Amino acid sequence: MKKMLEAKIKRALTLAAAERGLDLGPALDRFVVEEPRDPDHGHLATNAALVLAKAFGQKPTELADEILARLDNREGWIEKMEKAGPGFINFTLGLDWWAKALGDLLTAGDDFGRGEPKGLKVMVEYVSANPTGPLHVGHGRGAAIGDALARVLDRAGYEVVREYYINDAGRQMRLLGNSVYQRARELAGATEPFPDDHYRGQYIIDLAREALSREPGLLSRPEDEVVSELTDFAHQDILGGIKADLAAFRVGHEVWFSETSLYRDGLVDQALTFMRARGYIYEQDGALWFRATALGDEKDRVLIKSTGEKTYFAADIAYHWNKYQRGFDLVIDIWGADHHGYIPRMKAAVEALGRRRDDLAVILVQMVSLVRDGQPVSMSTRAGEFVTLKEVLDEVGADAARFMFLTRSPDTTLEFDLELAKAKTRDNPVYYVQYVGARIESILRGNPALAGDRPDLRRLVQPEETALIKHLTAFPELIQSAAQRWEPHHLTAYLTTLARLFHHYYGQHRVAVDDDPALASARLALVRAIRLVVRLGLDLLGVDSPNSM
RNA sequence: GCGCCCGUAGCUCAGUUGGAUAGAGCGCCGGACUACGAAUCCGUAGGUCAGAGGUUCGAAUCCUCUCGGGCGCGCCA
Repeated sequence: MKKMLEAKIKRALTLAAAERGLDLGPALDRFVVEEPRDPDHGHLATNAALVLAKAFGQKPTELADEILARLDNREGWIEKMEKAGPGFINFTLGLDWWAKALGDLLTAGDDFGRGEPKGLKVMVEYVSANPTGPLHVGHGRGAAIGDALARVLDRAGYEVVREYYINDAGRQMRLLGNSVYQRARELAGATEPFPDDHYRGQYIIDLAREALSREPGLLSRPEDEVVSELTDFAHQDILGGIKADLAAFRVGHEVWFSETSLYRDGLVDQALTFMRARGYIYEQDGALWFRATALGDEKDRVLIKSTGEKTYFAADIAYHWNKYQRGFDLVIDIWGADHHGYIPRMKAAVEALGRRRDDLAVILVQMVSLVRDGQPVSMSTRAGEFVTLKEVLDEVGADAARFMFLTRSPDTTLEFDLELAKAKTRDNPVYYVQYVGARIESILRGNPALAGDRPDLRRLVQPEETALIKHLTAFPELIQSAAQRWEPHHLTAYLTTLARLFHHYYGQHRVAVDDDPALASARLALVRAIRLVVRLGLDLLGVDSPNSM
């Protein structure tokens, strides 16, 4: 909606500039169209006069008249234009405009808000938790953000692949197997202390118990052999649990990428060879180093230890090398905030691989703290214990959890209130938004005869109706903006506002007015549009939009 | 010590590609169902945008410094 206005204003600006022999150039992109605070003064405003003033070195107020004179209004879409404030022009849009906007929305239907294909391939890699333990709430937040971002990007017109990187190689896997082995020995009566650096969670003991029950004589076989088997057993069991948790959370990955496969397929060596050819590799102290300082990192990084073992970082470089080889124009990684120190070296690596550093975007997700009725919930009662994602899902459900995780910017720590997430009141934004859908469905069920008409949308003259249409028609812009900024959380704010506008409208006006079928018909069309956008919006968040609650 | 994130109403937070008088919800108080779902709505009150400088026509937004909170700084993964 703003685009059309912008185009018209840019024409007027260009005209004014041309008569002065000026090229506005980039200045043309400076002006913004926005919503005035006070709706009485118009529906949209622009600072076009300010832009002109800057270009011409004149006072904004003197130029507002000039712009107004150059705007053509032959189609009658503007009801009123007036100068306001320091160089602003307010536009009040007429009924024709709103009726057409709403009509277009209803015509588009399920395709409303779908962006033109951009011809760009984007990978979103998220969760990627080590298969050494169950997912916890922090992973849940990353999962919700990554999944919603992927949905938004897809809707905005990007080609999206969602991927999970399984860290199934190296020391931690051996530690996992050893942890289970040690617990099995304890269960069999051994008394030596459990090593500090091993995984201590209850799930390790459960795994040990299960392994012993399957094969009581397990510990009589050679240790190496048993640890290796237990590693595999634990890994598969835990990974299966992670997949089950994500499925319950309605989070899906098209690709599960194994770190081990990088070694098996020789990708680590390939990537290192490539970097060596570009001069970013050297040897020192018996180790192989990446000259990361040449590309902005604070220190050089080891790729192959003096023991001959490759580092996690080396594998990660190979993984990203592989991502780009698969043709992705942009790779978005979603990490926990405690990994922020890893960004400079990863960006450096991307450059060393011959890509621009902006071809990798990293979204850091800050911590989640759980509270219940405002009181903190202990996250680590004992070493190795934490609140798992599954526990949260079992208590509050996937809808509430997803929505709550997406109410805040990833940049800020999130306080997740379990009681609030379960509350069936206005306090809980999930129910508040879902209730809109249920209420409208109820109205539609009660008035099937009027719902199918082709109504005269110009009958929607109430300010509450205009406000709703305005908000509804901003949906496509919101999707584009959320996709470009990689910030899906704006959807929750948008939907909450939409819900507030609807509930307010509902309190002020009867939709199915008894004595005016034409008006009732128009209003039913409006609430159908609201229903549609609520469903589309919640779908982008991965949240259900039930017809009754 | 160095780096990243955060600091906005009593509480939880929107708002950062610089734009008009900084917005919601909760909480407090008072109202509204013999009309479409009261899981809702309506009405008041609440602010030196942590602080101080700077950039400019204009700053919550950009820059510098200070204070406070969180998280990092391995030949770990």
